[in-house]
Amino acid sequence: MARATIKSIARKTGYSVGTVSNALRGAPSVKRETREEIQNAATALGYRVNLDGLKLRTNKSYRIAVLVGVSDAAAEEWEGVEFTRILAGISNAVQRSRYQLTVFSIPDGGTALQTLKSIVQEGLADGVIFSGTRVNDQRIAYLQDEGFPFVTYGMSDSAQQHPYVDLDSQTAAYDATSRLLGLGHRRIALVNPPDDLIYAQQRRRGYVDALSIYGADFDPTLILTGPTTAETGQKAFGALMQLPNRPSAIICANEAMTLGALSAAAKTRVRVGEDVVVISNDDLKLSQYFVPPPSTYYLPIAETSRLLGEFMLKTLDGVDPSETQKKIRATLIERQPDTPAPGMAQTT
Amino acid sequence: MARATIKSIARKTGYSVGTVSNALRGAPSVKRETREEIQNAATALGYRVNLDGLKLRTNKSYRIAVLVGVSDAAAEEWEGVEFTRILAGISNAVQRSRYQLTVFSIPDGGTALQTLKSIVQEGLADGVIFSGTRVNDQRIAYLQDEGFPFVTYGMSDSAQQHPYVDLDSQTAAYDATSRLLGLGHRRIALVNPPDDLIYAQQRRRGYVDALSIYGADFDPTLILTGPTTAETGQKAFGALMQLPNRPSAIICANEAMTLGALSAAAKTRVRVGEDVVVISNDDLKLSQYFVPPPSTYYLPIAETSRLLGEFMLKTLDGVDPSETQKKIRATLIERQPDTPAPGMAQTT
DNA sequence: TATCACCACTGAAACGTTTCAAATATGGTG
DNA sequence: CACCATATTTGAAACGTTTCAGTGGTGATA
Repeated sequence: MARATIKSIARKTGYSVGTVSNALRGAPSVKRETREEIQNAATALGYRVNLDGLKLRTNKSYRIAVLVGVSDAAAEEWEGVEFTRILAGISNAVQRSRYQLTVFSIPDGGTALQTLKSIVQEGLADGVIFSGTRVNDQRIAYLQDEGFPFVTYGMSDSAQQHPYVDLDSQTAAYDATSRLLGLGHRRIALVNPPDDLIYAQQRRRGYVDALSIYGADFDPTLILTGPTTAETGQKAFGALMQLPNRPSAIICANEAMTLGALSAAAKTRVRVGEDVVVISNDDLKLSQYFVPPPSTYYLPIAETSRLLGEFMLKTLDGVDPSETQKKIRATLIERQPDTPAPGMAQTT
Repeated sequence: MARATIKSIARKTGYSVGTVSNALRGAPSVKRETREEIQNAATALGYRVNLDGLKLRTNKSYRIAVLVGVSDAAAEEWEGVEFTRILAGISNAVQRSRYQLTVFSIPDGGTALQTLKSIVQEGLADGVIFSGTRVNDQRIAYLQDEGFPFVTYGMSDSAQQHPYVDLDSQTAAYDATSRLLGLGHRRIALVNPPDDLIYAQQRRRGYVDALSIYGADFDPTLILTGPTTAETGQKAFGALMQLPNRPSAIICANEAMTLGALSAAAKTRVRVGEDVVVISNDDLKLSQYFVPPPSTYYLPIAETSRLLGEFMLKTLDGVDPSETQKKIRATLIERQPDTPAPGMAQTT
């Protein structure tokens, strides 16, 4: 059974293709009764618009591109668990629209910029969603130049407004740091993503702000950076324990880093929760299974990713960027008392 | 600058659109010099075929669908880390072809079958890739009925051949079990995915085979099943430790389950590696950071996922299913001695 | 030189949609 | 009843591609 087309509906109802097309899209120029008659016929025949014809005619692709990078070099991009959930969230948000989600992987060694250029120039998609916003981000600059719709996961330092969804990393880092300071810690380490990522900057700022409010010393050697992977967490923990003046607490940026830190701890004589406290941001409900389970700040990833999809649709509808920006606040999940060992708090 | 089309190339070179089209596809009916002339002109103008026109004409979608399920109900589907890497692998394999990768998420509560039906009926894709093959899988039956191209991650029990890539789970389970038996364990637990998944069956078979070869008793209470999540691992560990006659070793199906089991252990007095040994299959290089790091069987996910994409392309080219089937062998990564505690091995 | 086979190319139709100028129907007014 | 304004519908073109029947040209054969 061939699929119903505008033409077959026209034949069936006796109207012309033009009228059918207009009726189907609810144009007011078509008389109400006619419109209803045609629409009934359409549903009876199980009509679904043929995207290819539509695209060809309108020069739109009805496709939303999602960038995914998984090469080692792009390890600071969305990873594993996070990416899957984000993708699912976007997909759910987009489900009812005409748009489809197409995944573009950034080839090993290639830069996202090349991929973006081909998407824009070849009309592979009508809009693009990506993550890992950087300081002075070329990708954002390019898309803004081209006037190509996009939504980022992570805000940017761009002068020009654009749609984004972001975890409020600055506040999250501020909260995490002040909590530890409030519990009595004075030497707190920050295991951070690479500095060129916007959210690394935000975390750093939140951390420094909290320290200064509590009048605690800022020691740059307590900030370590690297890709947001377990390996980074592992190495960072090792490095911190080599310090002549060890920190009593470590704040990791995400669960992977935390896992690495805990792993490193287990291989030494350092007892987590006693000699040193490890806490994490960006909880995705996985770190509750870590040994020992760290206190974390929960990232509501379902909401976040749904918004990503919704903002994309709104942007494609021409909605103003001021209505498609959202910072999401992380909430504390306490799994440990996280108080410092007696005698450690005073150490400066 | 408008994009180059067949028409603009025709105008430029003086040939007709038909000839240009044929030349571009390298048809032998076009004289070699003409063909080269046209192809040169095309590259000079930066011509890229317009997929929409192509699709409309050929009634192909040049799209490959990848199913992703992330609802709680579909937790046994590809999850987190694994899915992202698979997706990237497929994407890399498909990169050079005309095909694009489109992700379809299975709506919460909905069945994959509905999604598949709409893909097939509405021509949303030319082929589909999915995972989590089940006993008597409706999805496979449907696609075979329709003659719609597909590749599964995981083999099936279908009478009719079809393309797949699979980890050889039976051998992996067999290997894991015999290794433990060889080390002296006699009561070995299997934490397994839900029974309706094909690979759960395979694992069970490999496990039972190993037991019988070593003449060890098979005790059905030592097989626990559930979604391949940390939660399942956690609960399973708890349940096993309640048993009057505890196992001395536990084989988990994947890293998530292993994480859960280790987490449960840490909350009790049971010492992993001494009182009980925990090992895992389907290592993705994450479990090396677990506490303590378990011995595992490594799953070469990059190769696996690349094959998924390649097999899809071959299938679309009409290659016979016998050439697009592959079982991948897992290799042991030893991180622990995994010998049973003295006195435990004899227990029956 | 007429015939034939073959080669290289042309031209038009078709895929399903939207859009828009033109045609026709409807209803009201004088 | 003739006319006009408005409401509704029509018909054809256009988007970029492939496909296929057909055209014209070349060289070999009879």
